[in-house]
Amino acid sequence: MTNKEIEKKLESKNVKPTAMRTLVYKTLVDSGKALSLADLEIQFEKVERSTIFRALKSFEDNFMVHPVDDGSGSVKYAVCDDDCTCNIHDLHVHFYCTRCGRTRCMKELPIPEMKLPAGYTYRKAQFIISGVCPRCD
Amino acid sequence: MTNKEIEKKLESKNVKPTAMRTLVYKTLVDSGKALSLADLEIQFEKVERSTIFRALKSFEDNFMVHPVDDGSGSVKYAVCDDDCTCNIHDLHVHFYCTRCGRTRCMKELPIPEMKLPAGYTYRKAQFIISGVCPRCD
DNA sequence: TATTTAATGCAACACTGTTGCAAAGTTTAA
DNA sequence: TTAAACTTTGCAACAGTGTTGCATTAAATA
Repeated sequence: MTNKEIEKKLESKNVKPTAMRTLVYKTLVDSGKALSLADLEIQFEKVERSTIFRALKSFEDNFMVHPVDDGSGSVKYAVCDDDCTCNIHDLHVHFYCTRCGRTRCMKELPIPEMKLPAGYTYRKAQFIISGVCPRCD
Repeated sequence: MTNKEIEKKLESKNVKPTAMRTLVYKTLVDSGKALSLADLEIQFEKVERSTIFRALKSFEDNFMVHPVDDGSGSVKYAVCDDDCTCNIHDLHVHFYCTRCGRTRCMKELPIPEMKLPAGYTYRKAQFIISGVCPRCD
């Protein structure tokens, strides 16, 4: 994805495309997997944790990324599809590889809707499957 | 559950029933919900974090409790059923109430088995549904 | 260009999870 | 029953994560 495309994407989501935001978002897209704040920090050594943190938050607030808590100890962020509104119907299973620590969106596996007992309201869901991924097996 | 029963339970799982362990396990059982290390610390002000931590670990290692990462920032522990081996077939959905922060085992909702793409190995899974529980609605 | 607004970097902080080590307690074996 | 061996507990410290207030810099607007 080119920088121009990234910038357009950010603008279309009402996020001003600053240099840092463009860079962070591009990194997420190009990596093809979910990245944590720490992962990103390592890639941009000169950039402040808080700056990356706030970039991620602005993406999250504007439905550009979704947080994935895969149990690794730090939340990872995965880019949303274009039409994602991060609600129940957009949710998919995430796979966490316990060998390499990579987290992948399993877009082909939507989270099944569950019939909750009376009185419970469904707002969001996380479905993480852990195991070993093909490249580690 | 009486102390005697707790002690027997611990022994049957090869965990020596010290005073602390009995207390911690009893608290988990009596609460009827999943508790975090911090939750337990509050209840036993005089007891060291690390002691409770290690008690929980020994329960976990011996399949007496299962950890639930509900996204609240701290892992909670829920007591297992007698016959639980904490493998895929014992897993159930957990419900996290975003109002009161309570986490409940939904034993009536087993985690559906998902057909993973070729090459992926299924080891364990977490399925957390967040929303509002009946007492908060 | 001057002024207002937004983004960044810095520093600090609370909290969670975790460990090494010493003290206290318990078990075992002589 | 006493000493030796082992286990559990408390204490202190630490790293990592997430988060915020504030000053500085950069960008947008009038």
